[in-house]
Amino acid sequence: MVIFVSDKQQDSRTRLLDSALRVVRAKGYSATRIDDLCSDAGVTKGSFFHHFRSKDDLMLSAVGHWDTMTGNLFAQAPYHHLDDPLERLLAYLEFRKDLLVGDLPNFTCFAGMITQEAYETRPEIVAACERSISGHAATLEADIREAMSLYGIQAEWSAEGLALHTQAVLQGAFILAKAKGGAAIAAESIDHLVRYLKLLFSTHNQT
Amino acid sequence: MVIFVSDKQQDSRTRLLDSALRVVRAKGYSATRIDDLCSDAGVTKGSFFHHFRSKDDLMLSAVGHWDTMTGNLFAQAPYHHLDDPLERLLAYLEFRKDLLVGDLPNFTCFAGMITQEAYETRPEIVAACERSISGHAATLEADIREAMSLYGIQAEWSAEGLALHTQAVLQGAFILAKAKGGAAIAAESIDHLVRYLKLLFSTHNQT
DNA sequence: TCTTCAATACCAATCAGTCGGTATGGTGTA
DNA sequence: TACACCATACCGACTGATTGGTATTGAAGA
Repeated sequence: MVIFVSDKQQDSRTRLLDSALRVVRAKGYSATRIDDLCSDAGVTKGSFFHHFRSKDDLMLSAVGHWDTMTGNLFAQAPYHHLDDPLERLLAYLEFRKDLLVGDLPNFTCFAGMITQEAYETRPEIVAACERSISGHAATLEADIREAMSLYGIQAEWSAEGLALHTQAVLQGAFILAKAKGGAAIAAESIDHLVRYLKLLFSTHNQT
Repeated sequence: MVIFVSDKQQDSRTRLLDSALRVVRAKGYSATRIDDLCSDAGVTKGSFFHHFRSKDDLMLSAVGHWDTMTGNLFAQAPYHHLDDPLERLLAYLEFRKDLLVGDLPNFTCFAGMITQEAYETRPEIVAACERSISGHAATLEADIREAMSLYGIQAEWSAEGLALHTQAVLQGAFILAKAKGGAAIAAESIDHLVRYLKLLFSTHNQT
């Protein structure tokens, strides 16, 4: 929230999109009411339907909003400066761990949550979530590929697959965190992922 | 579904619980209507409210139902016969891969889905899901502990933490599968997890 | 005056839950 | 055997609240 939400007093449209990220991550897609979004955004229903045709229309835009917000966040993150591509990847995961602060809905993934709920009923929205998740994974893929050639890894797994695996671990970590009611278990899962990557790229273990 | 659903012509109560597992995994918790469950179970609303006080009451029972169904499934699974505890663990994951068949809602985790959606609003139900997930993880913990001592692993990670990590990977794999619209990516994530465990327990890599 | 944005009252559909009543089968008793 | 009595299971029309969406009006800037 504190991270992903734009400045106060944005225009109504942006405030509604910000509210969608907040409220949906707390209550889920179906349970989120249009009135919830309006009151969270401090906006009336008339304004809502001026800017969006329907709830689903807003949600589709909200996925795009999520994508640009997170895109900016990771683009500005510190881990890109490192020289070694493996170090960049590991620093990315440290950065993900640093984001595990505040209440749980603060750091869980909007796209992942919606994918779960909307899978059967809103294919368009799920497709947008897929593009967001895969697009983010793609930003790791380059580093992974570079690390593979730098460390001379000839593997039966692909850079793309490993990048997606990191996202799977993160998504799963969020669920476990919700189940356990705390971020600690999520951090532990990320630690396991870091350990895996280190083992994978240690020169003794080329598979 | 084909796996987790009891025989036809059970009593109405059991049919409603089976329907809950099916319908919720397809449509999500909030989007599941009582009428959906009734028509899926071939039962009337009157019958529903004869057996359950409310929707939430049924859902709480459904988590217990899920727990016993999956408990039986894994108790009867073939991987327990192996002598080596690490082999048992790896065979468990192969078994999980074998379960990735049919439509996506067939093999996703009821408890994990509900945890996502109900986290803020139904603490009791989430607590039941947590017990189910952690209880399942606990069945792996013994094997992990045994493998640690057999392979002489002195680690900074715990058997419990690693067991929970396997569940996190599975949960995340399900989300990615829904995003990508197929089970393949989930299998790939499980492969990465298997590779991690092998590296972790290979005697060259004691951390 | 025309367009953009927003406020409020309102509508129709949906949905969780209620309620009065029925069907069936078991048990005790004469 | 026959009858009264009761409990469990079930039925489905109905209700009141919720909710997505609409219609109407107003206000401010260009």
